[in-house]
Parts: sequence; structure tokens; C-alpha cells
Amino acid sequence: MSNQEIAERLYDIADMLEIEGVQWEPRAYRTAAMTISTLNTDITIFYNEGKLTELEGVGKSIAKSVEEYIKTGKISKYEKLKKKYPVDFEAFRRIRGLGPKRIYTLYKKLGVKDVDGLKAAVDGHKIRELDGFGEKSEEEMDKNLKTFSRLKENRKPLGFVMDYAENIVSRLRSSGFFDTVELAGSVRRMKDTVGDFDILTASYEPEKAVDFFSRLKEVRGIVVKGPTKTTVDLDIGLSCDMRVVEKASFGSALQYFTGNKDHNIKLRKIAISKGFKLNEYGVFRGKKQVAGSTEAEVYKSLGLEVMPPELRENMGEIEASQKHRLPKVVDYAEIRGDLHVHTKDSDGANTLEEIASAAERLGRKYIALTNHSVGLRIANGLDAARFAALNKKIDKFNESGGIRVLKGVELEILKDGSLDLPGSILKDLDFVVGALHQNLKMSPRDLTDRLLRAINSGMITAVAHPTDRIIGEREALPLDFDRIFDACEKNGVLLEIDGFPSRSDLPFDLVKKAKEHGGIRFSLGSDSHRLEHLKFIRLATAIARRGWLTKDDVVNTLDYKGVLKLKR
DNA sequence: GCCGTTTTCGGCCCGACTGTTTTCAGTCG
Repeated sequence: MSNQEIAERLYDIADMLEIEGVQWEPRAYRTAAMTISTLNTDITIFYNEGKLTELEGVGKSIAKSVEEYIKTGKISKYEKLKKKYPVDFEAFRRIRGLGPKRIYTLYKKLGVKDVDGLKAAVDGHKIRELDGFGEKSEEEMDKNLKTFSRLKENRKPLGFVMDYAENIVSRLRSSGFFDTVELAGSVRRMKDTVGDFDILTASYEPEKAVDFFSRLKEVRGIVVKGPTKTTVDLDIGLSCDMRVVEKASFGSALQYFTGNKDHNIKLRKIAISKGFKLNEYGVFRGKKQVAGSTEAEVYKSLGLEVMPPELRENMGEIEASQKHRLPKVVDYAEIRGDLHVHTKDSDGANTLEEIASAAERLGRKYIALTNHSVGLRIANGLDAARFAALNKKIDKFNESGGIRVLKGVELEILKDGSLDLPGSILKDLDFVVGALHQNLKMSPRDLTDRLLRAINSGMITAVAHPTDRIIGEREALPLDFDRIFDACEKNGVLLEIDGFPSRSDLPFDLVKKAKEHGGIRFSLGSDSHRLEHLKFIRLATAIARRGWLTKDDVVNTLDYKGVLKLKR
């Protein structure tokens, strides 16, 4: 059972209620489903602590359904509806252009229940005969069915597609057809995964601009093309929206297309309560635009301070802004070093000298070499003797001046919570990040106890990539973070934010929770295994910002000597 | 069904695009 499974059942209920003609419930179910599907914590943990209704959009009734699902694997409301509509909504939802109403028409008129049935109906040219459908809808469906498998899980870790997106933007900028070009959407918010790109532009020649955009070499197909909005499919399996607006609306449009959706909805409600209307073209009183050319102006007109895009997730930033209590989040330029780097000595691709000088060129003042310990055989982990030899090499390197290298380890936390290297060698190290990599199929309780033993050992500086999730491959471990936060605070152990794109761990919502817990500091690392990975410290910093961390919360803002003092 | 800085009842964001329509429904973000 996973968060995603529960979310899908709630979406199913929403779709079926919409077919039933029920007015507002579908929206409520979708809000709850969205919250649960984007949660980075196992929902059963919320359930166990009786905190389900604390989730956005989850009230008494939906909490009960979730409880039912956790206990029995079924939701009676769902089962009841499903008898009436025995249709594979989950699959159909992933096919572009198919919503509840059309799914119902296909089922009622043609008996289509699943993807195979839909394929048969399309091949038999049955679709075009339906009321409200036509030849074009049938062709469109045929096309979308072919991309169905590709659409199934198509969010990508931001760090892997950031350069790609920025490259497109810079080519639009230099094309001469645009006055202004900005990345918006989840990329601008620096969300850990992105499902599409949103590019906002202003142009004096919108037709030529749209044309240039739709002919980019990355474009594999055009989804929609209108005078102000164009959507294309890109070769990397993501789509890209480009919007063209007037300069006078650029700020409100940038605000709107940066989102997120819940943030925008809340802003619109505030606008209404103040007698305004907010849309992507501006803030209006009647027909008169009172703000719109800059984001700051839009927020100000609503009585708010503008906040960094990273914070715009409707997680309290609007309320904080009203009270002038927005955090001064850590700046990208304040990060002085990288506290998680591998070399050839374990499973990296480069030598100490190579990666240190590359980091120096990027402006880092120090890096921590955190090669794997011996227990992680697949990564060529080092034993005590090899660490001793490497440490001598590092001491020698540090005599040369310039960038400093900390002696570190990414240390295996063994099955029983004991550590993979003896205290005698750990004492000689500057930075010890304890990590779970193996034997992960344990009960939540045992896993948490195992990690707590390591935190309480007094031998580790930080917990590496704490949830151990791998985006797209492995769910977060079902750890009890309340207990982990307590232990970290008590022992002065840092939580790592691993910026490697498929990890992005701790996830930002847990970072925020840890910050709210208080008394915990964080270390940022790129988890570089080769030179090109060093840039991922930017992603770790983004997560810190999204978790509302300030300069003081992040040890990478300290200088080399300051970090050395963190020694246990 | 959820939610609350005028509310525990009465609201629930708003606009673009497409296809099949003679004025709009459905879908999407």
C-alpha cells in the first residue's frame, strides 16, 4: 500500500462522483488526493499519529476513507460506486483529452472499460459516431493511446533537466522575437521533480515568437497552438507550455504561472475578499487594472510581501507574508562548501585533485570527501587502513593552500544500528555522514530504532539522505521522523540535504518540519560521483530554501574552520 | 466534502484551447 495507491482511489471516487453529477465533492476528493500523492511521508504515519485531518483537504469523511483503506485495503464508498462504473479510471486519467464525462460516454455507449477496449473502439472507428465526438477526436485518441505508456510516469528530477530547460530559454532570448523570457512553473519554484516546463514570454511579434518556439529542435509534436498559449511535446518526454502576454501583465502572469495551484487559489480568494479580481492579466477593481506589471506590485496590492518562488507552495507562506514574518531564506551565494563528495577511492570517477580543483573553480571554499565505508562492497568501500592512507593524502593536499578538503566518510549504519568502522578511525575524521543503504526491509519501528542508535552513538556528524528514497525507483523509508528529530536535536547531529537529483533527500516538507521542530541544523551535499555532479549543490540549496531554512540553519554557510568545529 | 482574519453555513479560482458546436461542453493547468 502506498500514498499513490490511496490517492488514485480518491481520484477514482472524484471521477465517479462527477459522472453522478455531484456538485462539489469531486473537487474535495481531488484536493485530498493531490495532497496525499505529493506527500513525502508514508500516510500510515499520519494515520498512526491521528493526524490525517491535519492534511490539506482531508476532513473527517475522507480521513475515514483513508483509515478504511489502510485497515482493509478497500473503501466502501469506492466499492459501491465502482459497481456502477466498472471502468479503469486510473489508466484513462493518464490519456490526454479523456476526462470523467468522456470516459462515461465511452462506457455507456460503447461498453469501453479499459485501455484495450478503447483501442478496439478506436480501431473500429466507433468513436466518431458518438454525440460530442467526431473524426478528429478519434484521431486524437489514437495518437494519445500510442503515447500512453510514455505518459505513465513522466515526472523527472529537476536536476537532470534544469540545464536543458535553461538552454531552451537562452535560445528564445537570443532569437530576437521575444522581449522577455522567464522560466515559470515548478522549475522556478525549484520543485524536486517536474512534469512539464512553463515558459512565460512577452513579445511584440507573438506570431513569429510562437513559430520560433514550435520549431525548436527538441520539439517532437505540437499539442495545442493558440495566439497566447502553445504546448509542445519535447524529445525528453516532457511537454512545454509557452505563454505570450503583454508587458503590462507580465508580473501577474509570472506570478500565476509560477504557482503552485493552491498558492494561486489562496491569492485569488484574498483578492476577492478585498474587492479585487486576480487573474494572469493583473489585479482588477472592476475593469481597471490596479497591478500587473511586476510580481511585487501584485503581491503588494493584496497586502502581501513578495516571497521567493521556492516558498510558494501554500504551506504558510501567505500567512507569514501578511504578518511580515517571512523567513530570510539562505541565499545560493551564501553556500561556501559541499559536504558530500566521492572520489575514485570508493565509487567516484575522479581523483581528489581533480574534483577539488573543479570545486575550487566553481567557487567552493571546501569540500568533504565522504567516500563509502567498507560495508558497502558494491561501492568499493574503504576499510580503516585505506582511510588512514587517504587521510594522509588529504593532509598533504591541504598544505598547498586554496580549497580545503575535509576528511570524511559516508558510513554504513549496519543492520543492528552499529557503525561500520571503529571509533579509532572515526576520531581522525572531520565529517562523518551515517547512511542506510542495505537491509532496508525492516519494520518502521526497527528501522527507526536502527537509525536512532547511530544518531545516539556520538560518532556521526550528519544523517545522509535520511529517507533513502530514490525518485522513480524506491519510496521513502517509513521512518518515524518525530523521534529522529528529537534525537538529532539532543545529540547535535545534522540532517543532510542530498542534492543529487534522484535523491533530493531530505525532501523539502520534512526539512520544514525539522525546522519547526527546532534545534536542528542541516548540511548540504551534492553527492557528487563525478565533476559534472558538483552543480547539484544548487539543488540541495533549493530544498533548504523550500524548507524555510535561513543562513544559520545551514552549516555550509560557515567557513572551513567553522565546519571543522562541528566535529563530534 | 472541506473550510473559516467578517462565516459552523454557504460558499467553493479562472481562463485558454479544441472540437463539435451555431453558443458551448469538456479538458487542462
